[in-house]
Amino acid sequence: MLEHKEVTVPDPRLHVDCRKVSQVLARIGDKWSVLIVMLLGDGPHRFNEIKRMVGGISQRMLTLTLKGLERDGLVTRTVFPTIPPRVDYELTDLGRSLREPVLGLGQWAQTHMAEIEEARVKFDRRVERT
Amino acid sequence: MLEHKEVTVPDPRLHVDCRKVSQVLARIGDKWSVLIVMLLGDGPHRFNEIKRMVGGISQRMLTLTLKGLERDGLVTRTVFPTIPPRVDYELTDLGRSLREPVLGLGQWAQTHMAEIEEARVKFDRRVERT
DNA sequence: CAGGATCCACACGGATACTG
DNA sequence: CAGTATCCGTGTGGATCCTG
Repeated sequence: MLEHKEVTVPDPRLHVDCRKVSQVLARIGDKWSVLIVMLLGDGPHRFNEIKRMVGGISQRMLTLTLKGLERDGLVTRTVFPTIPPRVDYELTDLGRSLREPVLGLGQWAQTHMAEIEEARVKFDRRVERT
Repeated sequence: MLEHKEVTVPDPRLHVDCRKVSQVLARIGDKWSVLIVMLLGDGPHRFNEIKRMVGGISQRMLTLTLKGLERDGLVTRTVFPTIPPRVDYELTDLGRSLREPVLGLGQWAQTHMAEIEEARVKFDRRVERT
């Protein structure tokens, strides 16, 4: 994983925080996890429901992502032994608690994404002139 | 227990937020970006300084990551035309503004990562019995 | 309906060698 | 010192077909 050499040790607390952030990003930083967690915020949903809500996700990735979230204790999976089968996915308390910091990121994105796009265009133009 | 709240069409604003979150994660959700942003929080640093601070990053990835951060307007790159060359990387205001929501994630990680690990172990044991 | 199984493309990222 | 260039393994994720 991330081994940190203790050369020029900055603020130790900051150091710890960095590693924690990296860890959590390694779990939820993939393409779909956070999106699904946010979409499940309003209550339980079925497999194909989520698939439609997300839009653009393959059922393979939805399966894998949901399994990962369940494994990490962020989501519960409830099977109704009916025909046809029905499976509900719902946030756990842990999963719900994640929504807040993620919304913080969302706020930031909402506010600053335009600046990023602008910086990008400028940068690309500058490089292009070379 | 599972009384089904009517299948609510998700709040459009929330939907927007989800997209925004996905967008921002697509930019900073990689392996190194956030780590570097956090480490640059205490002021400008040179290339190899950052390399040492991060620990375990190849110079290739450091170059690419810094270039990406610069492109997105999160970091400035200042070249001193000396011999040997010296290049300083520093957070922009935009980059600094990102630290807060990221720290929120860090707080969450600090608090809940143990639960995740625990859920993981339990899940793996349960699957193993199959 | 809710997946499992397969195949495959490509982006991500590590290792190494070289340069102004 | 601060990169570039190149090679290459791996993981991530899409597409497709199959099943209880």
